[in-house]
Amino acid sequence: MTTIDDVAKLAGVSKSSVSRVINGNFQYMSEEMRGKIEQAIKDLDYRPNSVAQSLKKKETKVIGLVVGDLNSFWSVALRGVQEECMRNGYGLMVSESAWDPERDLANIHMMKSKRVDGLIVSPIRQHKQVDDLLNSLDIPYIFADSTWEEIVTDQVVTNTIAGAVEAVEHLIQLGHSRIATILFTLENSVRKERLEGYKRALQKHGLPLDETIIKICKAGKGTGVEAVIELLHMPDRPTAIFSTNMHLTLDVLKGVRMAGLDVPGDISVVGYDDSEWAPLLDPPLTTVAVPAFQMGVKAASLLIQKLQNKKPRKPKKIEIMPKLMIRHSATQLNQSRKADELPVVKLSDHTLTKEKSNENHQTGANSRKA
Amino acid sequence: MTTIDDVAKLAGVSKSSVSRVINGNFQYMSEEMRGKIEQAIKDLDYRPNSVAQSLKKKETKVIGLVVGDLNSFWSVALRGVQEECMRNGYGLMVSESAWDPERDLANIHMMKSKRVDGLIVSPIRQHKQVDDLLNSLDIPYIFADSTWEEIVTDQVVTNTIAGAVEAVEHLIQLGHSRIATILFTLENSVRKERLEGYKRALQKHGLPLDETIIKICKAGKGTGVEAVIELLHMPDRPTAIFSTNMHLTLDVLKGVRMAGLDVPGDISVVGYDDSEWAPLLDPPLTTVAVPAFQMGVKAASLLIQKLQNKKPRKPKKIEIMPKLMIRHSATQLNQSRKADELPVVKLSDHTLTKEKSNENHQTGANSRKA
DNA sequence: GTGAAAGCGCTAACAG
DNA sequence: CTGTTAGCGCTTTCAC
Repeated sequence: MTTIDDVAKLAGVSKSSVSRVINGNFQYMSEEMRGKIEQAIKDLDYRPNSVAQSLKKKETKVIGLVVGDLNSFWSVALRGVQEECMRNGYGLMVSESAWDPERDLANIHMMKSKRVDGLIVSPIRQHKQVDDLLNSLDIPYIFADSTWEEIVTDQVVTNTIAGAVEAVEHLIQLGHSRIATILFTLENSVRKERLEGYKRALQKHGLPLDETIIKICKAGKGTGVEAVIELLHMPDRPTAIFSTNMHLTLDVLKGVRMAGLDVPGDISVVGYDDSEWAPLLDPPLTTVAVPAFQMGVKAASLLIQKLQNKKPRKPKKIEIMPKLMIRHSATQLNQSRKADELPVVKLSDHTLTKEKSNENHQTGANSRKA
Repeated sequence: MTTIDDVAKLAGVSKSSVSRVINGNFQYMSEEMRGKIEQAIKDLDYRPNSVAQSLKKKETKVIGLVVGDLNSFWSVALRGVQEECMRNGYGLMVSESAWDPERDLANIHMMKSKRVDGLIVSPIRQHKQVDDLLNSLDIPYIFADSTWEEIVTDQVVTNTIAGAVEAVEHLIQLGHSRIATILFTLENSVRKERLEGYKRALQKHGLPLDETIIKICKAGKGTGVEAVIELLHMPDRPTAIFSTNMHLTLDVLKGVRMAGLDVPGDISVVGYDDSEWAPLLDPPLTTVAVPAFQMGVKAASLLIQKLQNKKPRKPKKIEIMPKLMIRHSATQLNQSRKADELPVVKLSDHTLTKEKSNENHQTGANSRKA
């Protein structure tokens, strides 16, 4: 592998001079020498060994990403991180902790030992040891899409409440006033915030809050279907549903169909979370998209900015706004229909099919070249 | 940042000895010295600077992944790669080329300059310069999930044909003999192979090949819906459909519904590609899963094995077998129903809804903590 | 303007 | 068994 000495030899100069042109320090260099060196570099197709550079300069030009769960959200965010890193001449090291704080620790140590210049972390949940380690680190780091208490460093998060408000307001603007919502049990802040957004939107528009049309189900197959069917059997049936995640949304669509009703004809649906498939559903889903890619870009650029400003500023918190993707599952409330009798809910006999599939085989989405 | 000298000083020994314990070379070391050193290391919480180690040892313990398109398939595969790297003490650098061969080149150069020990590459299409660069590289590399001609290095691929055969055979075993298939235009080998598998399965079971029930549609919204409806209007309507990708499968489901028929009651459907949502569809989709995670693991372990065997073996090609996920969209052909008149296809008036949504906003799937 | 020399933190002969 | 020494490939004073 060709080294700086080879270049120096070929060009007939010292390696200091070669180093100067590599690093763009030719303010006081003769045109001639610069030309010779550049030629030699080209001839040898020389590329500096960045390990040696790093050792000397004490910076690696590599950013580390330590994420608790490399799920579909982070997979997309990762692309944003990577793109921004590349744009700025940084490499990206990736590690996943698979929900295990021990592995968070191990990964952070690994990143430190590899001397990454900065760290983007997104642990799955707060953990004292991880916290301590991070604080004892002499490497700049930021949090991304995480929800810890008392974070003392920069972070980028998405404004979940705003996304929920936007979803519900969209329904309100379409003329709906009796809007149900459906959630998984409120075990984490994201879920709570989606409910909070729902409430705020209603309040903002002077709509009453009716606890009977807030359905909270256990996470699991088909629980959403049951909830929807209950909703559809209510005497004063809601005309719209705000479904707070993709899993539930698919249940909602299924439940409505089982009841012999139509989305959006009989009931409008707005979901939360977007995916490649959302536009292909029947009907194409109106849903809140969390801009994962953009979040990744922001996280990387925030960190890089931090790496370049030596003087510490006060921790910054960047909020990414979700975006409502308006497709076809929510429409203007049909006034005439409202006056009429509501369509009758008819339940077929195969009502609540039980699922019993064996999904313990790790594969994953696959949209490749096909 | 604490160095090996600090440890040596604290333990009152030379740094060579410290280096020995770091590297586990204490065959000829007194227990006492070893103890002292290990204590000092613990006291200082010393971790070797792997940049310095790399410079000296000429190996970085980092693997580079250069992928053309970090889509949902690779996102999952990435997790497999990362996991296997971690298990073996390797770090992982990731870069994406976003369909641009120029960026493949740049990324490979970057990886080389960072001195990764080995490379997993998956360029989007064959490209002479990339090929040359790879061959001129003095870094071991393997191909993963790529389909180049004349590859002279190890590779891991999925057996697409076998997956398609399995899907169609499943239908045959359920008693179906008139099985249609639906594909996007045969622009790449993956698509061709899925068709090939379909043909082979029919042939193997002595079933006739009827070109009229092989529907090839342009990629795009709703093209699959039209194709299915044509299929359903045929006098000798097929009793099952092998749909060759997720996009088409959603169209198929929609088309059948629009025709007033039921999956799987009136027609069985087997798809290709699995996703988080496939089990949640209505009905839960029987489909071929490409084990992306497993592929990532295999790729990494193949490469690592290669890194550790210095003596070159002849290039190896590992095939990953797709797995049929049996859920509820394909069932036993109902003999009695077959004897009856086929259910009538009724088309509602909102037949082929035109899509006109604005999907140019990059977001992505999001299944996070909600 | 340019080169010589020191050294980043570590490993690996080679002595002792 | 343990320490001394010579680099790995590069950057960066500091002389010339």
